[in-house]
Amino acid sequence: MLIATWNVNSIRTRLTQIIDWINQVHPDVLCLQETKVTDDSFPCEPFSKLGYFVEVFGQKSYNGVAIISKVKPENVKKGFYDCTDCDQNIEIFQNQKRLISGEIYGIRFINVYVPNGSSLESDKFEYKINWLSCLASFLDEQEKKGELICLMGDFNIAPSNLDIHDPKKYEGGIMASKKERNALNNVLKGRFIDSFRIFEKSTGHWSWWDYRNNAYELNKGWRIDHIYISRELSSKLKSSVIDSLPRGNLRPSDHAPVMIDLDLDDANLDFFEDDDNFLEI
DNA sequence: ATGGCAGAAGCATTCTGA
Repeated sequence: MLIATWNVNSIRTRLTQIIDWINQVHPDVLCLQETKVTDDSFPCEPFSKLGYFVEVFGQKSYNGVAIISKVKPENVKKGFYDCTDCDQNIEIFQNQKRLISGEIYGIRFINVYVPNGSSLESDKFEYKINWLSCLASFLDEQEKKGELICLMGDFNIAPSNLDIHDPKKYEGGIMASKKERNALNNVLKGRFIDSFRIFEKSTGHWSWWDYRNNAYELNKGWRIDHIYISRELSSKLKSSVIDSLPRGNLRPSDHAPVMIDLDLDDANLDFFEDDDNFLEI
């Protein structure tokens, strides 16, 4: 089962590229970030025509997340909820649409667009750290429910210096600071694995290249888009790849799709024997 | 130190991103 995440930087501008990519790859679940449209303006039809369900949580111009799935996600939730132990005021985070989750194949897929943070001195940086703190307590609650989790999206953090093309230049700065890495580790708490690092231990693998300075052609990138899975799912993980080719498209997103192949056994798929859970095409 | 490139809003230019 193919599970993918892609920051598309505007669903409307990238629509034909996304449809082309789906027709080539046929992902089972595709999580999108930076859709940049309100829910009533999201172009659902091109996806439903291909047999996909669409769940959206968007806003005008900025942010916005969506789940595209071959089977209908259950118990879809938008934004943070049940964060009882969170020391943050959750209300602050509700107007930026950065998180949507739903249950598919017995797994809760949590699609996140983590704030960029701008620079370490910025108010936006504090917002980023606080948002990650809230995400940590959100996951604590999910863990209490005993849910299997796939936490994926644009994290705007390079987990280690292996994930930066020029660590000497960028270490300690935005997306590569100790504060951000500590905040990310506090989210993961050792309960998730970075699916990409199960198979690939070396540097030189990027999911984002700046639009500026010919970064893609020079392969000067960062690995900031991630798929984290519950430890209990690690034995199901068959592969993990970054498809950098769409970054070479005309008018591309600055991010590439990241995907994994999960081999789910019959126990996980029992739910889908109920015909009501399939889309009529 | 700064800009560079791209998208949205909206019509000149600003805001945001990473």
